[in-house]
Amino acid sequence: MEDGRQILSKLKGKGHRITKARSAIIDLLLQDRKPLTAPAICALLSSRGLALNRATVYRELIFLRANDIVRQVKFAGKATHYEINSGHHHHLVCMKCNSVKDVVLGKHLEHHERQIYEKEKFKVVSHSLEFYGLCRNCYRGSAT
Amino acid sequence: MEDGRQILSKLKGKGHRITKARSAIIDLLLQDRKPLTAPAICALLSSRGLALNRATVYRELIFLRANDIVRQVKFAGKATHYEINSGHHHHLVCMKCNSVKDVVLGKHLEHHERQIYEKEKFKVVSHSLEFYGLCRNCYRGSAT
DNA sequence: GTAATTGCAAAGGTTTTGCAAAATA
DNA sequence: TATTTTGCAAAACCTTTGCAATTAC
Repeated sequence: MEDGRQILSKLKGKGHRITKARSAIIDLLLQDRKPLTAPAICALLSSRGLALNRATVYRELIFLRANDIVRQVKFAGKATHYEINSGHHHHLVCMKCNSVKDVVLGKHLEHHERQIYEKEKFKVVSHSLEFYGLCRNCYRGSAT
Repeated sequence: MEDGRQILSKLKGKGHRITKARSAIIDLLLQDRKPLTAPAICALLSSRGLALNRATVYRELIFLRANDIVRQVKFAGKATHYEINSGHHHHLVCMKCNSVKDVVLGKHLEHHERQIYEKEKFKVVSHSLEFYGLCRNCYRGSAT
């Protein structure tokens, strides 16, 4: 699930409509490839000439989440972030400049998830892992 | 940093005052040992006869965070949770009953953190890891 | 034409802020 | 007494909801 057209045809296949708002939000999330908040999505689209109502954006995000196109990420800030739901990964969040970079780790956590079930009888469905620290630029800046 | 008195004397040592609100919030977080939201803290304290203003609770949580007594946890819900900042651990969040249980994993993540610095030059300071799934009770309930 | 989607306005919930009053040391 | 802390009220945000108008199919 990488290309915008693929996503749209998947939705169409399920009987959903292709609207301007829908494809614009998907395109934006595919383009930037970084988690965005709903207010940020409104602002970005607006600056590109497509002024969507907040309610529309929120409803669309709920819709895309229900269809497994998008997933939520909770960072330190107050608003919830959303990103395209492709390839399992984690995040490197810079505490200084707030940039977010994806990182892919091995399968080590699956081992923990088995362990958790054996020890606690808690059945893990998913997990979220965020690393907070200083990105390449900010770390170099503060060290020098 | 386990006992309420220890925390209070640490604060006192740094020149901070011991107030009713401050010690009540610390006691509550130490007692329940599970992450609470600010509104929940207000409600719980209020039901125990200590009605604090919301603003006071929020300001106190900022203060306790600045002093490393408390840390934020972001879960799926809308409000931010807070917990006593003791012993590094992670969370098992039940998607059905919303219960939260602490879990302590090994040092495996430190290995990843080193790797992240070597590969990305991103200097990790902390991380947050939450597992979502079904707790012992809810899993048994749905399986039967 | 029918049903899904949108905009608007209003409301709900969380969190922050200014300022005067109260409490701590 | 000198600061810090608190309460109150108001506001700032983020997010959701109802309803009528619009749009996609």
